[in-house]
Amino acid sequence: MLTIGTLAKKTGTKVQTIRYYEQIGLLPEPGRSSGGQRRYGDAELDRLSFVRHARQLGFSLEAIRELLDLSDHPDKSCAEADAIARRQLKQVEQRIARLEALQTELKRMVHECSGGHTADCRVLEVLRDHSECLTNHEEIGG
Amino acid sequence: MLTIGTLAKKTGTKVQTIRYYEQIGLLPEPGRSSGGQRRYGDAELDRLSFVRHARQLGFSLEAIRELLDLSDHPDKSCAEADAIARRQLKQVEQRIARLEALQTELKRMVHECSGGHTADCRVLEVLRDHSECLTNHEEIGG
DNA sequence: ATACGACCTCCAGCTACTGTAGGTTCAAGA
DNA sequence: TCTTGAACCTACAGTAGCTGGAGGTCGTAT
Repeated sequence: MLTIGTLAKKTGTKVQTIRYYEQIGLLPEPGRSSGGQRRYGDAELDRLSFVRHARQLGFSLEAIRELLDLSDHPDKSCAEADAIARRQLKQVEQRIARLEALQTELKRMVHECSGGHTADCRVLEVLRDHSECLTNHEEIGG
Repeated sequence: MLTIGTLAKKTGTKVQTIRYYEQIGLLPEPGRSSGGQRRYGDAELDRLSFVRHARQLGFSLEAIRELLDLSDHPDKSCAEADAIARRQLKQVEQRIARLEALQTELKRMVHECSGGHTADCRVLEVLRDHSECLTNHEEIGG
């Protein structure tokens, strides 16, 4: 039986995060000690490891919820899990493309900056005038 | 004099977002009509365009605050603006690197999935067992 | 005069946690 | 057995950067 702190260490998760996952129903309510402290077994360790690993791969908690559900039903078709992973891959590819456009623009800004006063700083100039940009970077975020 | 709705359209910003920027002090409090509605001039249009453009390039609101301040003081050294842009570039490059690692892993997962039952789904299997991964993807997010 | 869209303020909610306050439990050492 | 101190508990607030809704007012065209 593991305490929450031990589980946290084993999975590289913060204690609060584990309680948060329980709260939103991603992890089941564990057993308790006589004094009311959470006690975990191996099943919970595996489940939390799964969650953490999926998070590291960028899956949203909602996606992870679906993946866990699939994982709990070995007879279901694999297609759904596959679709979720493909969706995630697509998102990652889109983000890479977007970030690469930003990278290009930022590099250009930085390289053109000659180091004088802000009055004629290229960085600020480009920010002031979008038409100086080569790429379309409409969507926000990144 | 522009209404907030017109300003929103011209800059591709939502009305609420403009009010939010005002609230956090990124945009100055504008003049008002006799009835209390916000009225904007060209200075505000320029400032909001600057903010939006910087957001599109992924700068945080805090970074934008600094950039605006620099932009407001033409005699200051350009070096600071340059440093902020370089910092941003570095962040973007790190994110790209991280996403590319995720991309590799996700591709592998998806390509190995043969389409049977979840019991032997490669996607789920890899998520269950981190040791199957080629890359280190410790940090969360993406 | 009235209708209707655009505006106003205030507040709640989103993702995925993280941190804090104030109190309790557990396990080891004296 | 008692004490100490770390680890635990609940509950709630805060983070970034918005977004949406409720309930009410303003502006302008007809």
